[in-house]
Amino acid sequence: MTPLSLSPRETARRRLLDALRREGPMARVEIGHHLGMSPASVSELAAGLLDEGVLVAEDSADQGSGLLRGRPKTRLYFAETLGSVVGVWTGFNRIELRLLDSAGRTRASRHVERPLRNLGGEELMDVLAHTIAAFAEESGARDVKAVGLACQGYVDTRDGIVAWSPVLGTRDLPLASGLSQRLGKPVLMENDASAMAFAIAQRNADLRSGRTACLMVGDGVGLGFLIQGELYRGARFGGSEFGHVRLRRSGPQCRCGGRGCIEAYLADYALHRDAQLIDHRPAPTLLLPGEEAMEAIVEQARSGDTALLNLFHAAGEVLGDAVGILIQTLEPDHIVICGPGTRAMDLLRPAFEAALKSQTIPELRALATIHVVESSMDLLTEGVVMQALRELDLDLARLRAA
Amino acid sequence: MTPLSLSPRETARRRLLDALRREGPMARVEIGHHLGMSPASVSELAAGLLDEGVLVAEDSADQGSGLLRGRPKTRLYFAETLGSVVGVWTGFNRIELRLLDSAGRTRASRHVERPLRNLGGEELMDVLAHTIAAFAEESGARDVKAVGLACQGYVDTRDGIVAWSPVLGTRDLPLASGLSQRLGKPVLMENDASAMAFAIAQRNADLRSGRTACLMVGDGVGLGFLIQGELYRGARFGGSEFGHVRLRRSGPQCRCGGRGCIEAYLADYALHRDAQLIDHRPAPTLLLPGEEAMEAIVEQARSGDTALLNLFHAAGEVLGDAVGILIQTLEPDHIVICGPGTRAMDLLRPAFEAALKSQTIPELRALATIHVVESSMDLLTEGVVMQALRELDLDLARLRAA
DNA sequence: TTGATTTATTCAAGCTGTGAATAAAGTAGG
DNA sequence: CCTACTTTATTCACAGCTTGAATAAATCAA
Repeated sequence: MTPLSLSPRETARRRLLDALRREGPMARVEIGHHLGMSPASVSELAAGLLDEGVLVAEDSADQGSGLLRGRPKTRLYFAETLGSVVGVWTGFNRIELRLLDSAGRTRASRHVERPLRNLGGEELMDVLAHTIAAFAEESGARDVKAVGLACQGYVDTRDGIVAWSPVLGTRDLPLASGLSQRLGKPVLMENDASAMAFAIAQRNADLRSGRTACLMVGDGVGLGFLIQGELYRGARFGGSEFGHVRLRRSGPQCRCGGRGCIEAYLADYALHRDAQLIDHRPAPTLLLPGEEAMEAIVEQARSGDTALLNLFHAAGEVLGDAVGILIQTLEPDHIVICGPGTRAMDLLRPAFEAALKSQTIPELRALATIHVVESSMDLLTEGVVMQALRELDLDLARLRAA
Repeated sequence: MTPLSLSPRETARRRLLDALRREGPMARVEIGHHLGMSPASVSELAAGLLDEGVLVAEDSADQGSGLLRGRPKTRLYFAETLGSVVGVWTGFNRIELRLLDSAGRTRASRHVERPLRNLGGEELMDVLAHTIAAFAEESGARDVKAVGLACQGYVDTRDGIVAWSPVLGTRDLPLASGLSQRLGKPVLMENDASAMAFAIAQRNADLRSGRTACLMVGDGVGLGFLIQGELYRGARFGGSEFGHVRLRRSGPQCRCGGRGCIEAYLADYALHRDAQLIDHRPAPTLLLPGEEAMEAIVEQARSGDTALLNLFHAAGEVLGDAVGILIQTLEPDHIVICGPGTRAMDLLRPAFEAALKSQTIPELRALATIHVVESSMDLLTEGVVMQALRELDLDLARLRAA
């Protein structure tokens, strides 16, 4: 779906629409300032977009706050008629749904508790298609133009195939085409950490310059890597399942079948499992703990439970090693630690910082500023929709051109 | 030195000169075919370069091998008058020197055995300047336009500062400016693994497409990463000292002061040290073993020495883990293992492949083709000169433009 | 109503790259 | 030796994109 390289026009167009989605309605001059474009260029681009019906000019009414001299600005924004996109995140036993309009504004969202792990490929696609259709229906959205779908695992973003995912029982599942058939709409896929990284960078201009490595800790551990605000694409898959890098030769069991993966220390399921073991309760199945259960563990640790503190210490150390590897390999300008796992950052931090320090020389460590962003999974659905919207923008332009 | 982004013209110019350096003299049509450029563009570009005196047209004499119909080609190539560049690699107790003309052809090369580790910054720069000047002198090169210098460690390519290097006793040494003052010529620096990666990619077109991670194993372990044939640049330093990623919590001692780094298993000094320990000889100082010593160890292992085989087994395992991390993080299209360390690839391979397999899922592993390139350190000096030449090309163009 | 002020558009010009026509420089063959 | 043919190189007009400057537009202030 994504073309190899964009024409200058397409790039400029994309920059303009991206800016509008991030900043809200803007007048042409403002866009020019924002993007460092000449007024002539903005005018030209805007004329095209207005012509195509992508943008509309705002009524020059009540914007009067400030100087009222000179010709008033006419702000541009997305046409309401462009339709909307549903963003979906599939977790272990939970589906997160969100409806956004073409401007990127949330119109509705909800989540569904539903175990997905034991479904076959066809069943899963049926369930997803049904859930998505029902959500669109109940949200009164009759103008859904596409679906953006994010999940853990190795996601081939071009073909919409999930090569492997801890969430799925099946390998090499053509999820996008299957859903697309069922829903009659294009379905665009993304690795979940990549989607999260993109969404976070949309909200922080700093993170859109240079290189940003975004480590998402939650149900698993994923990595989204951005260069100049654009997602780095590897040979085939989008984001990396960085959580399955094996850091300890003989560490705890991981969902992937291996041992000592980063995930096996840091992910919710791992912390929960190990906490249960301490309490001599029977080892739980691989069902993911809910947020309350995780909060309870964190609280217990904060109140001084030594055995639990040791767990977080080990996890923090692994996090430090992981960030150390990222710094040594990618030398990013920014490192973001995000996802539900940041809830315990206070507990992780001492060991995290000690491990990071022992891995990297100060000159190297000084390069990357480390941001801890408390982000829940619903930001993620925003990210995947944003990416989908950009693809639709392109398609629209090409359709007109042809 | 390197500008943030190149103008279209500069890009085209660079592509043309790169192609000529790689492929040798070519006629305009051939260049056009090679680069997918229209004859009109090539003509225009070439006219400029001929005008500036960068290129000259070959005498249309003795090229007659093949069809002789039609207007004969006039091949273009670099003017002899453009001068030459010295490429230098500084190792632990060895300096590798090479003189190349502006076409990238080697005119002279030699190496000097000289311990460098215990010199202070000023002393080191004196020694290097003297060695380089003497080499240029003895090679009869009176037209040296610049020096390219590669070494291990964290090299700030923009400012020519070595933040840390196992080779140097000093931190944050402004090596480029120091040498530049002494020699009266511009000095361009590069991390040694990056230089090697670039040189190898110049010789293999495959490696110039997509993403190529190049792991150099020798005195240490370094990583050069290429995207579409261009060196990936992190926030500050060029290549990464990937060898100092700590893979084992309590592994053998590393030169960096840490334990369990990749280097501490794979680098020549590590293998040599551990081999000595087996033989109950006193642990050697950090002097690097020569090629003969390393060959001897490898031969002894090949003949069935179990203790030595175990060393190579452990090293191979670490190599597999390292490549696994690279695949999981960068998802490259190509992985190159190069440097003197490949001499023992047969011994490393079984453990290497087993470790790699246990780290990565087959879908992921299938993406990256693994190339083992037997390359000695003198290829490296070629790489650093190539990069320096490209910078000079740009400077030349800008000089004329101004 | 006029002038000041800010926003938007238009226009000519520059830079880059291309296809098509044209020129150039030879060989092949009579 | 001349003509036809073939391949290489250049020229030229044009298209795509961006820009600075001039111009037009839309409002408020006086």
